[in-house]
Amino acid sequence: MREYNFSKIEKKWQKIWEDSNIFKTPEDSKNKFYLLEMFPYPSGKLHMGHVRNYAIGDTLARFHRRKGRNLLYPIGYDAMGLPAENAAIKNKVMPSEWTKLCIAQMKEQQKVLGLSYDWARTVDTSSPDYYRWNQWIFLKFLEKGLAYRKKAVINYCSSCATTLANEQVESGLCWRCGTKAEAQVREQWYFKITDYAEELLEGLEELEGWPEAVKQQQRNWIGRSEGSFVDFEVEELDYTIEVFTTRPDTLYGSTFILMAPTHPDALFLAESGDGDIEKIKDFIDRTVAAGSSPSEDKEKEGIALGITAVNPVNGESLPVYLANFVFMEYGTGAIMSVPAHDDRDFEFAKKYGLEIREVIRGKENKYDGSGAYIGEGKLVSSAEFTGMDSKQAILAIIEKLESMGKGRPTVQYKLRDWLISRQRYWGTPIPVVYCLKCGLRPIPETDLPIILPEDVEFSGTGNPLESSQNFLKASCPDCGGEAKRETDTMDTFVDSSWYFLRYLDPNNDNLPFERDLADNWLPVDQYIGGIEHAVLHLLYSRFFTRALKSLGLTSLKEPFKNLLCQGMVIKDGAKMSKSIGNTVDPQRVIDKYGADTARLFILFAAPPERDLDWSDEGIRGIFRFLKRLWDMAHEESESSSENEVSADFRIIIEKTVSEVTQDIQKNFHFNTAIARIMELLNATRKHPAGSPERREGVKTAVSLIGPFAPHTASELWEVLGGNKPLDGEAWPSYDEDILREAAKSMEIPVTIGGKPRGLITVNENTSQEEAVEAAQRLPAVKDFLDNKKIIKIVYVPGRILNIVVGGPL
RNA sequence: GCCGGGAUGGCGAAAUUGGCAUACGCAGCAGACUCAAAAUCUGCCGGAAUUUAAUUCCGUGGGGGUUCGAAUCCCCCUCCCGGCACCA
Repeated sequence: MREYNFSKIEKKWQKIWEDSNIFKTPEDSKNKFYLLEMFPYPSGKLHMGHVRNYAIGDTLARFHRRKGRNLLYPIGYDAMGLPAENAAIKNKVMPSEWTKLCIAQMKEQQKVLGLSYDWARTVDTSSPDYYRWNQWIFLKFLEKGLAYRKKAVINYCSSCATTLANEQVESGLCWRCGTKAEAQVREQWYFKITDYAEELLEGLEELEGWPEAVKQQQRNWIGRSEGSFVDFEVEELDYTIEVFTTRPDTLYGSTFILMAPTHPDALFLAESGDGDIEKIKDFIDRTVAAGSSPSEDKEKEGIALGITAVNPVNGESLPVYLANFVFMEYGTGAIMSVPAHDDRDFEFAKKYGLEIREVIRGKENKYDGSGAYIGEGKLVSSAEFTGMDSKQAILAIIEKLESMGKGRPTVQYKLRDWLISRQRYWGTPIPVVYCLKCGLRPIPETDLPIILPEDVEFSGTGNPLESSQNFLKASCPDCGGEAKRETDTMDTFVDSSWYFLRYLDPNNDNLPFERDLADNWLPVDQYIGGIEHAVLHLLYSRFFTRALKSLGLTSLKEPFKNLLCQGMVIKDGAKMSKSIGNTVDPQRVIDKYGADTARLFILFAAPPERDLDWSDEGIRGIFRFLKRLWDMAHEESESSSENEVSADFRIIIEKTVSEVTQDIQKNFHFNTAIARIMELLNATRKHPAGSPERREGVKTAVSLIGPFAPHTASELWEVLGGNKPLDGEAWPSYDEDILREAAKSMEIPVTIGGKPRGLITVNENTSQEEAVEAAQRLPAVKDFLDNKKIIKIVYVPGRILNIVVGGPL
């Protein structure tokens, strides 16, 4: 018998697949299936998380191909970003070279895993052929007002030496390196994702194939709230403070007004008041410098501006403060404070001795003043609205404000525009220049791409692009005069926001992609990736898809129809990480057991969405299984399948095929699918070598394991006399009639008072009386029925017979 | 604090619509083969009690409920993981 030399057969089949080109995407997009994995950052080395992602993807790919779908299954590299640039600083190697090397290594390892990609479509975002289209799209966005520049308080990571988008700050820390994000005021480039806030929120409702967790995270991030603007006129000068509130029902309880320290009119207002201007300036500087601090609550602080504003509904004068917890970026940057009904306002009022006035009463009879009551209730001390419910009062008070011209209903979002400027080299240059005469000018489309220069210094400080004289010096596209080129590059999340479109048309020199191809192949039927991108890549891509649609480039609203978020790979109770030192190198596992065993173990050990516990012992069990299959298949290589298998065994085969098929396509339960195949092999093992059952069982197992362990299965399929490569064979079908017939006669449990006491064999026509009779013939049942009164009989045909008994007769 | 997900043998995990809890695998134990080991094969493998066996009782994080019947449905609680974090 031939030895299971996995490394030899894996190489053999990888070569056959490459030479035969059988995984090339069909032209025909009818009955298409677009299968996509989140493309990797080419770090050079695969880790287990990648292997898991690809094992899931490739299994689905091979399954759907054999099910007759026209499959698009591409791969690429998200190749721009900081690691390459940091390597340049450290090792004096150009990021482009370093990246090329890493991609080559990564590709090599992906090939070793036997993944069935259409390699001809590979996309490398660091290539000018790719990033020129980032620039092209940027110019379209600029034209449409979807890209713009503004000065604002931004997040800055000193370790990465660049600004960050809101989504890229996690609990106040840089998402990439964990450094505390600093608040700075800078002029930066933004994409106007907020234009799509409502659409992006509503669109989630249609995404039935997305995990609830991801949708919920996006909902929270978009953060829609309904409320009202209310105008408070300043008494000392002609100025209106517009506030945003979600609780107009508490308006009569408002006792002061708070504004953001970064409010553009803060100083101007202070000058008209009797506050201490120097102290106010100092307060503003201090709060801006403090930025947003992580985790622990900042103490609430404020300073009076020395002016008052009038509550439009009751004419009361309210003092105006700046407060460190009020955001300029949300609402209007000013709020009406109702300390009796808001925790934060309560804390502030207590600290500064401000009035606390109850206007909403909950279930309690009296407000005890010990804290804020933030729930809804009946209004008190609120003029004509007293006695109304909160809900009713919200509408009535907005109506009153509207009729007075002092307020209007509105919807606000937490979502902010996407800051895309990065002060780093290894990203897409933003295609604009600053002309001494004409100011900011976009570069004409025909002059693209703006290529990253090579004459740069990677000193570790400052933006390397500033060091390239060739790059900096430009001429104005309009007047031809002297101009300075923009040195900010784009956030690399721009690259990944539309790469799935470039796969459709990777060599197009005229457009990022042909619209027809996008219309035919999108949406992605199955996307697979990590949940860490729930509000980063996945939100940006949804925005891009909608923005590209408004530019007329596609007709699609949502890019990803179904999303599968795989769990982490865990070892010894913690996520595999270099710092903990619990990593397992996939290459070593492959060397020892082969790619098939590695893939099969990863799919078998847990369902894909759950975290996966790596186990060195577990992988040996999988290896044993493959080896057993190998040995059994070789035993049958010469046997013939002239004779029919027994009816009982036929049922086992049909059932296995049916269950494996369901498990894969319905809920990605690869673990149970593999278990079913193991069971089939265990049942097959009970029959002697050379028997029809043995041959048929092994052949079915080989065919079914194909998507999971493609090299071994392909080899064994050949050994068993398959005349086509396994991946060219149709996925086995199953006979519904045989399954239906088999379901007619079955063993069902007999329970007494719900406790199982035995089994009876019934068929579809067995009546309750017959079933009970059969049950009474069982000694175990008889013992329990002796001297007992039968109170009730529950007979569910094909399921159960439950006899409920009372006390002795 | 708010939102989302989870808790089943020694371990990873199964269980259709509420219908035999623990499939499949790992580890463990016993046996076969072997001079021996590895590999392979066979059997056992939730807990307790009955002093063999068979049987009975208990058992899906905890407590209550609905039901002929609950891992599954309802209410309350505990713990773990993830996300957001003063968003007015």
